[in-house]
Amino acid sequence: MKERSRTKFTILGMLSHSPASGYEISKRIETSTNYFWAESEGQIYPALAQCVKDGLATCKEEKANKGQRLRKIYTITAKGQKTLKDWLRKEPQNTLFRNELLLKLFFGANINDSDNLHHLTNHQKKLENELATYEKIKERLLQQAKKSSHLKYWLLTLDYGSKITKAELAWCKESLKLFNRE
Amino acid sequence: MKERSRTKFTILGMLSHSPASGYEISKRIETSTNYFWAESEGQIYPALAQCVKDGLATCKEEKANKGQRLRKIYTITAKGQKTLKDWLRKEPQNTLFRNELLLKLFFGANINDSDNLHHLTNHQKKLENELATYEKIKERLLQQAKKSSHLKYWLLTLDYGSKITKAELAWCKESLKLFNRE
DNA sequence: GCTCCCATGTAATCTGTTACATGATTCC
DNA sequence: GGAATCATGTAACAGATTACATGGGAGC
Repeated sequence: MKERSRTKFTILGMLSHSPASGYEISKRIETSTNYFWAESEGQIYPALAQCVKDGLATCKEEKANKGQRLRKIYTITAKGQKTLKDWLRKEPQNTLFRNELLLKLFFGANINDSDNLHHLTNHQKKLENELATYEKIKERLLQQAKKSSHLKYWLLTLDYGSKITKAELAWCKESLKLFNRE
Repeated sequence: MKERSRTKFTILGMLSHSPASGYEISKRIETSTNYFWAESEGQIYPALAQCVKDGLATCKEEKANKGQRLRKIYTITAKGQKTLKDWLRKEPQNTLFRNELLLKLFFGANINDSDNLHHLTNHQKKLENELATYEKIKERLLQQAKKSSHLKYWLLTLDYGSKITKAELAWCKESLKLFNRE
């Protein structure tokens, strides 16, 4: 029943890279796992507090630089490391995949194909932008994290993103042909 | 704020194919849109009642065959058709995609690669089963729904499933190589 | 002074799952 | 008689988003 939320583990994972504030964790998620795992700030802050309560992380108020305001910097504890590892070893659960575009196309016979076509063209544009983003992130990673022990794993998930996006693009183009032919 | 749920539209969509009972809608979803759009019975029955209240569908108690128990058969109304069409024409929203496997791999440096490898091998098996299921559904569709005006749209979404699954499989195999090499 | 970004948090609300309750019919 | 499936629903709870509240510092 309880404890189905994986916010805690996402946080611990981010802290396993290096200590960070809630705000920074939120930004890291936005610029890394966001395309396959998103978390909102409304979840992160309470979960962080819970991690400290459970002894999975410690909190220290610090100033990043002189003259800057206080930030709460969280560090993962040994217990947190163990909790994270145990979870990582467990079989991943299938998770929600909900695609509204597909749902609309599934019922597409109810509207004009020009409308369906329109959805597809828009989607194609989005996909092209996504693909470009993945390329940029890859470049950034190869420069900034060249020696990180995490690089290999980051590239793996990034590669998933670009491979799947390319396949989606191929599907998109083929589907567009289908509608234009008629 | 409100009305972010798309259960209502999923139901209307299913009713646009043909009248059905709540139970049947649930089964249809399981055997068609489930891989990109799932709904649970706990949502379907209340949403159906709401549809009747809003005049989007009518309800009639019927016996499917002589001697069978009563079922509530729902039929979409003109207002329901319009509601559905309006929604179908609106720009699809990006929806939740959450992949726990990727999340675990992203933090994979924390555990042994044999564990990561294990996750990938399991995933590969699942994908192969999925692909086989898509093929079966496709065959079934081509036989049973040969003349349906919806066939084209069903095949479209099905094709998405198999194309994406194939791309995932390719990614899986490449990733496995990455881990085995070391 | 104003705006933007950094930073932390809470509350309201919505959405969705799970478990439970109930009972009929069909097939073995 | 018992199990499986058909069939309809409710209640409790878990999960997540959104909006709001608050305030400091940086740059214009």
